[in-house]
Amino acid sequence: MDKKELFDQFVAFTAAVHQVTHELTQDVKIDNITPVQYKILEHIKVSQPVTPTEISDCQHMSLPNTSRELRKLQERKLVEKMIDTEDRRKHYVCLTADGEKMMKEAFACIEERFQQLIQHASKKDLEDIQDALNILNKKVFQPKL
Amino acid sequence: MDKKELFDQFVAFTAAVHQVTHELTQDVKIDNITPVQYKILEHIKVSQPVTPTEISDCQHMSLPNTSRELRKLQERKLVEKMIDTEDRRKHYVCLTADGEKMMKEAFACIEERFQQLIQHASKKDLEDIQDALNILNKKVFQPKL
DNA sequence: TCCATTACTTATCATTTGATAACGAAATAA
DNA sequence: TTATTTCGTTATCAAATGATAAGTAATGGA
Repeated sequence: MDKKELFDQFVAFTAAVHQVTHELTQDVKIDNITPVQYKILEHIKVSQPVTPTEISDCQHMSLPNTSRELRKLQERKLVEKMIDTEDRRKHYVCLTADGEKMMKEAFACIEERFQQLIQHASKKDLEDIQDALNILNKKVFQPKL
Repeated sequence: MDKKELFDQFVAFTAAVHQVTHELTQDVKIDNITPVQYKILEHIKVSQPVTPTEISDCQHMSLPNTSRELRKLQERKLVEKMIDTEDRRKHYVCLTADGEKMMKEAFACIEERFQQLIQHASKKDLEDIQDALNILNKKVFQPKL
Protein backbone atom coordinates (compact mmCIF):
# COMPACT_ATOMS: atom_id res chain seq x y z
CA MET A 1 0.00 0.00 0.00
CA ASP A 2 1.48 3.24 -1.17
CA LYS A 3 0.80 6.13 1.18
CA LYS A 4 1.72 8.62 -1.50
CA GLU A 5 -0.89 7.14 -3.79
CA LEU A 6 -3.45 7.41 -1.03
CA PHE A 7 -2.61 11.07 -0.66
CA ASP A 8 -3.23 11.73 -4.34
CA GLN A 9 -6.51 9.93 -4.06
CA PHE A 10 -7.34 11.98 -0.99
CA VAL A 11 -6.62 15.24 -2.79
CA ALA A 12 -8.82 14.28 -5.71
CA PHE A 13 -11.53 13.21 -3.31
CA THR A 14 -11.59 16.41 -1.29
CA ALA A 15 -11.66 18.40 -4.52
CA ALA A 16 -14.72 16.41 -5.58
CA VAL A 17 -16.37 16.97 -2.20
CA HIS A 18 -15.83 20.71 -2.47
CA GLN A 19 -17.16 20.70 -5.99
CA VAL A 20 -20.33 18.82 -5.05
CA THR A 21 -20.83 20.92 -1.94
CA HIS A 22 -20.67 23.98 -4.11
CA GLU A 23 -23.23 22.58 -6.52
CA LEU A 24 -25.59 21.63 -3.72
CA THR A 25 -25.43 24.99 -2.01
CA GLN A 26 -25.04 27.47 -4.84
CA ASP A 27 -27.88 29.91 -5.30
CA VAL A 28 -29.76 28.59 -2.33
CA LYS A 29 -32.31 31.33 -2.14
CA ILE A 30 -31.68 33.21 1.04
CA ASP A 31 -32.06 36.88 0.39
CA ASN A 32 -28.91 38.90 0.63
CA ILE A 33 -26.96 36.68 2.96
CA THR A 34 -23.23 36.72 2.35
CA PRO A 35 -21.31 33.43 2.27
CA VAL A 36 -19.72 34.12 5.64
CA GLN A 37 -23.06 34.97 7.18
CA TYR A 38 -24.52 31.77 5.80
CA LYS A 39 -21.70 29.74 7.32
CA ILE A 40 -22.36 31.39 10.66
CA LEU A 41 -26.09 30.69 10.47
CA GLU A 42 -25.36 27.09 9.53
CA HIS A 43 -23.07 26.77 12.50
CA ILE A 44 -25.57 28.27 14.90
CA LYS A 45 -28.27 26.03 13.44
CA VAL A 46 -26.43 22.84 14.29
CA SER A 47 -24.78 23.94 17.54
CA GLN A 48 -27.07 26.42 19.21
CA PRO A 49 -26.84 27.87 21.68
CA VAL A 50 -23.32 29.00 20.90
CA THR A 51 -21.09 31.87 22.00
CA PRO A 52 -19.41 34.42 19.71
CA THR A 53 -16.05 33.06 20.79
CA GLU A 54 -17.00 29.56 19.69
CA ILE A 55 -18.19 30.85 16.34
CA SER A 56 -15.00 32.84 16.01
CA ASP A 57 -12.87 29.75 16.67
CA CYS A 58 -14.79 27.34 14.47
CA GLN A 59 -15.24 29.71 11.54
CA HIS A 60 -11.65 30.90 11.76
CA MET A 61 -12.46 34.55 11.97
CA SER A 62 -11.50 37.20 14.49
CA LEU A 63 -13.85 38.02 17.31
CA PRO A 64 -14.38 41.62 16.15
CA ASN A 65 -15.39 40.43 12.70
CA THR A 66 -17.61 37.75 14.17
CA SER A 67 -19.25 40.36 16.34
CA ARG A 68 -19.85 42.58 13.32
CA GLU A 69 -21.52 39.81 11.30
CA LEU A 70 -23.62 38.74 14.28
CA ARG A 71 -24.79 42.31 14.69
CA LYS A 72 -25.89 42.38 11.05
CA LEU A 73 -27.73 39.09 11.46
CA GLN A 74 -29.32 40.40 14.62
CA GLU A 75 -30.43 43.59 12.88
CA ARG A 76 -32.14 41.40 10.31
CA LYS A 77 -33.88 39.48 13.08
CA LEU A 78 -32.28 36.19 12.09
CA VAL A 79 -30.42 35.60 15.35
CA GLU A 80 -30.79 36.75 18.92
CA LYS A 81 -28.44 36.97 21.85
CA MET A 82 -28.93 36.13 25.48
CA ILE A 83 -26.60 36.86 28.34
CA ASP A 84 -25.46 34.01 30.54
CA THR A 85 -26.92 34.42 34.01
CA GLU A 86 -23.90 32.75 35.59
CA ASP A 87 -21.18 34.63 33.75
CA ARG A 88 -22.56 37.85 32.39
CA ARG A 89 -19.67 38.28 29.97
CA LYS A 90 -20.84 35.34 27.94
CA HIS A 91 -23.44 35.71 25.21
CA TYR A 92 -25.48 32.86 23.84
CA VAL A 93 -26.55 33.14 20.24
CA CYS A 94 -29.61 31.38 18.83
CA LEU A 95 -31.66 31.55 15.67
CA THR A 96 -34.90 33.47 15.86
CA ALA A 97 -38.09 31.95 14.46
CA ASP A 98 -37.33 33.77 11.20
CA GLY A 99 -33.80 32.44 11.23
CA GLU A 100 -34.99 28.90 11.84
CA LYS A 101 -37.46 29.21 9.01
CA MET A 102 -34.83 30.48 6.60
CA MET A 103 -32.36 27.76 7.49
CA LYS A 104 -35.04 25.11 7.33
CA GLU A 105 -35.86 26.19 3.80
CA ALA A 106 -32.21 26.30 2.84
CA PHE A 107 -31.59 22.79 4.17
CA ALA A 108 -34.71 21.51 2.44
CA CYS A 109 -33.41 22.88 -0.84
CA ILE A 110 -30.01 21.31 -0.31
CA GLU A 111 -31.52 18.01 0.73
CA GLU A 112 -33.66 17.92 -2.36
CA ARG A 113 -30.58 18.32 -4.52
CA PHE A 114 -28.78 15.69 -2.49
CA GLN A 115 -31.59 13.19 -2.94
CA GLN A 116 -31.42 13.83 -6.66
CA LEU A 117 -27.72 13.14 -6.54
CA ILE A 118 -28.30 9.66 -5.12
CA GLN A 119 -31.62 8.95 -6.81
CA HIS A 120 -30.21 6.03 -8.78
CA ALA A 121 -28.56 4.34 -5.82
CA SER A 122 -29.85 0.93 -4.86
CA LYS A 123 -30.57 -0.14 -1.30
CA LYS A 124 -27.19 -1.81 -1.15
CA ASP A 125 -25.52 1.29 -2.59
CA LEU A 126 -26.99 3.37 0.18
CA GLU A 127 -25.69 1.00 2.81
CA ASP A 128 -22.26 1.04 1.20
CA ILE A 129 -22.29 4.82 1.17
CA GLN A 130 -23.23 4.95 4.80
CA ASP A 131 -20.49 2.51 5.72
CA ALA A 132 -17.95 4.46 3.72
CA LEU A 133 -18.94 7.71 5.42
CA ASN A 134 -18.55 6.07 8.80
CA ILE A 135 -15.14 4.66 8.01
CA LEU A 136 -13.76 7.92 6.69
CA ASN A 137 -15.19 9.85 9.58
CA LYS A 138 -13.65 7.51 12.07
CA LYS A 139 -10.27 7.00 10.44
CA VAL A 140 -9.54 10.31 8.78
CA PHE A 141 -11.88 13.20 9.37
CA GLN A 142 -12.67 12.58 12.98
CA PRO A 143 -12.09 15.87 14.78
CA LYS A 144 -9.20 15.32 17.18
CA LEU A 145 -9.66 12.06 19.10
CA MET B 1 -32.74 2.71 5.12
CA ASP B 2 -33.67 6.25 5.87
CA LYS B 3 -32.59 8.65 3.18
CA LYS B 4 -33.13 11.60 5.48
CA GLU B 5 -30.74 10.10 7.97
CA LEU B 6 -28.19 9.61 5.24
CA PHE B 7 -28.50 13.28 4.34
CA ASP B 8 -27.78 14.34 7.91
CA GLN B 9 -24.77 12.07 7.91
CA PHE B 10 -23.68 13.54 4.60
CA VAL B 11 -23.91 17.08 5.93
CA ALA B 12 -21.85 16.23 8.97
CA PHE B 13 -19.33 14.48 6.78
CA THR B 14 -18.84 17.33 4.34
CA ALA B 15 -18.46 19.71 7.27
CA ALA B 16 -15.71 17.48 8.63
CA VAL B 17 -14.03 17.33 5.22
CA HIS B 18 -14.02 21.09 4.95
CA GLN B 19 -12.67 21.39 8.46
CA VAL B 20 -9.81 18.96 7.82
CA THR B 21 -9.06 20.53 4.45
CA HIS B 22 -8.74 23.85 6.18
CA GLU B 23 -6.38 22.43 8.79
CA LEU B 24 -4.22 20.78 6.15
CA THR B 25 -3.93 23.87 3.99
CA GLN B 26 -3.90 26.74 6.45
CA ASP B 27 -0.75 28.78 6.60
CA VAL B 28 0.88 26.80 3.83
CA LYS B 29 3.84 29.06 3.28
CA ILE B 30 3.38 30.61 -0.10
CA ASP B 31 4.31 34.23 0.07
CA ASN B 32 1.46 36.62 -0.45
CA ILE B 33 -0.79 34.42 -2.49
CA THR B 34 -4.48 35.06 -1.91
CA PRO B 35 -6.84 32.11 -1.42
CA VAL B 36 -8.37 32.60 -4.86
CA GLN B 37 -4.96 32.74 -6.47
CA TYR B 38 -3.96 29.56 -4.69
CA LYS B 39 -7.06 27.79 -5.94
CA ILE B 40 -6.21 28.88 -9.46
CA LEU B 41 -2.62 27.69 -9.17
CA GLU B 42 -3.84 24.36 -7.77
CA HIS B 43 -6.20 24.00 -10.68
CA ILE B 44 -3.53 24.80 -13.24
CA LYS B 45 -1.15 22.41 -11.47
CA VAL B 46 -3.44 19.42 -11.92
CA SER B 47 -4.95 20.32 -15.30
CA GLN B 48 -2.36 22.24 -17.25
CA PRO B 49 -2.42 23.37 -19.89
CA VAL B 50 -5.72 25.07 -19.29
CA THR B 51 -7.54 28.08 -20.77
CA PRO B 52 -8.82 31.10 -18.82
CA THR B 53 -12.36 30.09 -19.75
CA GLU B 54 -11.88 26.67 -18.21
CA ILE B 55 -10.49 28.20 -15.04
CA SER B 56 -13.37 30.64 -15.00
CA ASP B 57 -15.92 27.82 -15.25
CA CYS B 58 -14.32 25.47 -12.76
CA GLN B 59 -13.51 28.10 -10.16
CA HIS B 60 -16.89 29.77 -10.54
CA MET B 61 -15.59 33.21 -11.21
CA SER B 62 -16.19 35.61 -14.06
CA LEU B 63 -13.79 35.72 -16.95
CA PRO B 64 -12.75 39.33 -16.27
CA ASN B 65 -11.87 38.47 -12.69
CA THR B 66 -10.07 35.33 -13.78
CA SER B 67 -8.12 37.40 -16.26
CA ARG B 68 -7.15 39.87 -13.55
CA GLU B 69 -5.88 37.19 -11.20
CA LEU B 70 -3.98 35.45 -13.99
CA ARG B 71 -2.31 38.74 -14.87
CA LYS B 72 -1.17 39.13 -11.27
CA LEU B 73 0.18 35.58 -11.24
CA GLN B 74 1.88 36.24 -14.54
CA GLU B 75 3.47 39.43 -13.21
CA ARG B 76 4.87 37.37 -10.37
CA LYS B 77 6.28 34.88 -12.86
CA LEU B 78 4.25 32.00 -11.45
CA VAL B 79 2.29 31.26 -14.61
CA GLU B 80 2.77 31.88 -18.30
CA LYS B 81 0.44 32.06 -21.26
CA MET B 82 0.75 30.71 -24.76
CA ILE B 83 -1.48 31.40 -27.69
CA ASP B 84 -3.05 28.48 -29.51
CA THR B 85 -1.57 28.25 -33.00
CA GLU B 86 -4.83 26.85 -34.39
CA ASP B 87 -7.23 29.34 -32.81
CA ARG B 88 -5.37 32.47 -31.87
CA ARG B 89 -8.14 33.60 -29.53
CA LYS B 90 -7.37 30.78 -27.13
CA HIS B 91 -4.73 31.10 -24.46
CA TYR B 92 -3.10 28.19 -22.71
CA VAL B 93 -1.96 28.78 -19.16
CA CYS B 94 0.85 26.80 -17.52
CA LEU B 95 2.94 27.06 -14.40
CA THR B 96 6.43 28.48 -14.82
CA ALA B 97 9.39 26.72 -13.22
CA ASP B 98 8.93 29.03 -10.24
CA GLY B 99 5.24 28.22 -10.10
CA GLU B 100 5.91 24.50 -10.22
CA LYS B 101 8.44 24.83 -7.45
CA MET B 102 6.05 26.78 -5.25
CA MET B 103 3.22 24.33 -5.78
CA LYS B 104 5.47 21.37 -5.24
CA GLU B 105 6.50 22.79 -1.88
CA ALA B 106 2.90 23.53 -0.98
CA PHE B 107 1.80 20.01 -1.81
CA ALA B 108 4.72 18.54 0.11
CA CYS B 109 3.68 20.51 3.15
CA ILE B 110 0.08 19.39 2.83
CA GLU B 111 1.08 15.79 2.27
CA GLU B 112 3.24 15.83 5.36
CA ARG B 113 0.28 16.97 7.43
CA PHE B 114 -1.90 14.36 5.78
CA GLN B 115 0.53 11.58 6.59
CA GLN B 116 0.49 12.75 10.19
CA LEU B 117 -3.27 12.57 10.13
CA ILE B 118 -3.20 8.88 9.23
CA GLN B 119 0.00 7.95 11.02
CA HIS B 120 -1.78 5.58 13.36
CA ALA B 121 -3.70 3.74 10.65
CA SER B 122 -2.93 0.06 10.22
CA LYS B 123 -2.42 -1.58 6.86
CA LYS B 124 -6.01 -2.76 6.92
CA ASP B 125 -7.20 0.72 7.88
CA LEU B 126 -5.47 2.17 4.85
CA GLU B 127 -7.14 -0.35 2.58
CA ASP B 128 -10.50 0.40 4.16
CA ILE B 129 -9.94 4.11 3.65
CA GLN B 130 -9.02 3.59 0.03
CA ASP B 131 -12.10 1.45 -0.56
CA ALA B 132 -14.31 4.01 1.13
CA LEU B 133 -12.89 6.82 -1.00
CA ASN B 134 -13.54 4.78 -4.12
CA ILE B 135 -17.11 3.99 -3.17
CA LEU B 136 -18.00 7.58 -2.34
CA ASN B 137 -16.32 8.85 -5.47
CA LYS B 138 -18.23 6.42 -7.61
CA LYS B 139 -21.63 6.63 -5.96
CA VAL B 140 -21.84 10.22 -4.79
CA PHE B 141 -19.13 12.62 -5.77
CA GLN B 142 -18.50 11.37 -9.25
CA PRO B 143 -18.61 14.42 -11.51
CA LYS B 144 -21.62 14.13 -13.82
CA LEU B 145 -22.25 10.58 -15.10
C1' DT C 1 -17.73 41.12 -47.87
C1' DC C 2 -20.38 41.81 -43.58
C1' DC C 3 -22.07 40.08 -39.37
C1' DA C 4 -22.33 37.34 -35.29
C1' DT C 5 -19.92 34.78 -32.02
C1' DT C 6 -16.11 33.44 -29.16
C1' DA C 7 -12.09 34.27 -26.14
C1' DC C 8 -10.04 37.33 -23.62
C1' DT C 9 -8.71 42.00 -21.80
C1' DT C 10 -9.03 46.48 -19.46
C1' DA C 11 -11.27 49.52 -16.45
C1' DT C 12 -14.20 50.73 -12.77
C1' DC C 13 -17.00 50.29 -8.86
C1' DA C 14 -19.36 48.09 -4.91
C1' DT C 15 -19.27 44.76 -1.48
C1' DT C 16 -17.23 41.52 1.41
C1' DT C 17 -13.81 40.10 4.21
C1' DG C 18 -9.64 40.54 7.13
C1' DA C 19 -6.74 42.98 10.50
C1' DT C 20 -5.96 45.89 14.29
C1' DA C 21 -6.49 49.32 17.95
C1' DA C 22 -9.07 50.87 21.58
C1' DC C 23 -12.70 50.39 24.76
C1' DG C 24 -16.07 48.40 28.32
C1' DA C 25 -18.00 45.30 31.53
C1' DA C 26 -17.74 41.29 34.19
C1' DA C 27 -15.12 37.80 36.48
C1' DT C 28 -11.18 36.35 39.02
C1' DA C 29 -6.97 36.54 41.51
C1' DA C 30 -3.76 39.20 44.29
C1' DT D 1 -9.37 46.91 47.45
C1' DT D 2 -6.65 46.78 43.06
C1' DA D 3 -4.80 44.35 39.34
C1' DT D 4 -5.39 41.02 35.57
C1' DT D 5 -7.82 38.27 32.51
C1' DT D 6 -11.77 37.04 29.75
C1' DC D 7 -15.52 38.07 26.56
C1' DG D 8 -17.40 40.99 23.74
C1' DT D 9 -18.02 45.52 21.33
C1' DT D 10 -17.15 49.57 18.25
C1' DA D 11 -14.48 51.88 14.91
C1' DT D 12 -11.39 52.17 11.18
C1' DC D 13 -8.68 50.82 7.45
C1' DA D 14 -6.79 47.84 3.89
C1' DA D 15 -7.22 44.13 0.85
C1' DA D 16 -9.68 40.63 -1.69
C1' DT D 17 -13.42 39.49 -4.30
C1' DG D 18 -17.55 40.12 -7.26
C1' DA D 19 -20.12 42.48 -10.96
C1' DT D 20 -20.52 44.90 -15.05
C1' DA D 21 -19.56 47.78 -19.11
C1' DA D 22 -16.81 48.38 -22.87
C1' DG D 23 -13.28 47.11 -26.04
C1' DT D 24 -10.00 44.12 -29.06
C1' DA D 25 -8.94 40.45 -31.90
C1' DA D 26 -9.77 36.09 -34.12
C1' DT D 27 -13.00 32.89 -36.05
C1' DG D 28 -16.66 31.28 -38.79
C1' DG D 29 -20.79 31.64 -41.25
C1' DA D 30 -24.11 34.22 -44.46
